[in-house]
Amino acid sequence: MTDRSYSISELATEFGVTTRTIRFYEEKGLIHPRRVGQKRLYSPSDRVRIKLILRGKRIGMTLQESVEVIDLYDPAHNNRSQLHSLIRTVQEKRERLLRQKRDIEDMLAGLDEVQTLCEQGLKDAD
Amino acid sequence: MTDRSYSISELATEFGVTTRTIRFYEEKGLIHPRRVGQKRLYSPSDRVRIKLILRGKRIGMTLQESVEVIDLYDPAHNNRSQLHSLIRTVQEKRERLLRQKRDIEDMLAGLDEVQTLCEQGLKDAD
DNA sequence: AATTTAGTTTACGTTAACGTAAACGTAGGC
DNA sequence: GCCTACGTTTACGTTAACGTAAACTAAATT
Repeated sequence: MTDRSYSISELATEFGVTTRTIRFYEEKGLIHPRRVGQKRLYSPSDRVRIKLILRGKRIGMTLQESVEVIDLYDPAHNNRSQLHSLIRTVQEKRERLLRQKRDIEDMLAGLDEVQTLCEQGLKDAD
Repeated sequence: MTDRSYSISELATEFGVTTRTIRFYEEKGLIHPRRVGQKRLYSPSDRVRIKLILRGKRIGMTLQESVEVIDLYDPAHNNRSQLHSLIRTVQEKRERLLRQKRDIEDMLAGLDEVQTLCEQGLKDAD
């Protein structure tokens, strides 16, 4: 079963998006499924790509930013001349992610506080 | 100096946004600075509110979601009848944040991998 | 007095990321 | 032979979050 393929609606329901969304991603050049006749057929790697795009979205990346990160894995960049610029790019992405992580942790701490106050409030009312 | 106030451009440059952005937030009812004559004057708490809105934005929240979180701190909600629903809300926010945190950590791990490969590539070329 | 500097309102424009609808093709089941 | 499910293209619509420009005011500076 290594290398099955997926229909558009199969992926749509799996990821909780509409088929329109997936076609839109193709329209924007983010994915390139093959065709069988008229129909789109998605490979496992197409599927992962969509999954990663949606992961990016969840933390507020634009679609372009998402593929930018995904394509860092692309071996095409691995020519010596651009290795340094690639490293710099990685560093920039990392910094943004670290800041987001701090933001999230700060918010979580805030929520903890609120919850504690809530529970205290409930106890007081007993 | 406890309780100074801020002009719009002061806050704009501090937070790296335009004055338009700050006025827009007011237009949307997210902040309510006082007026001195025609001019807006921002209190320290107005300032914090903007800061928190922008923090929310950085992790992909909409403006509405940001204020929703911010207003969880508002003591107005602290009437016993709604404490349980408040706790549930807090729990939902927390779950989303935790997922985002996982997403970020996964991406960071990916970047680490890329970087290692890069450095390996540079070493090989020596 | 004239200009510069910061502020204001009003209003139309823009981009991303899809939603929604129309109009059509095709393969399988009754 | 027709319906149903799933797919397709084309195209206009929508929402959020501002950008941008015009036209004006008010204080401060030269």
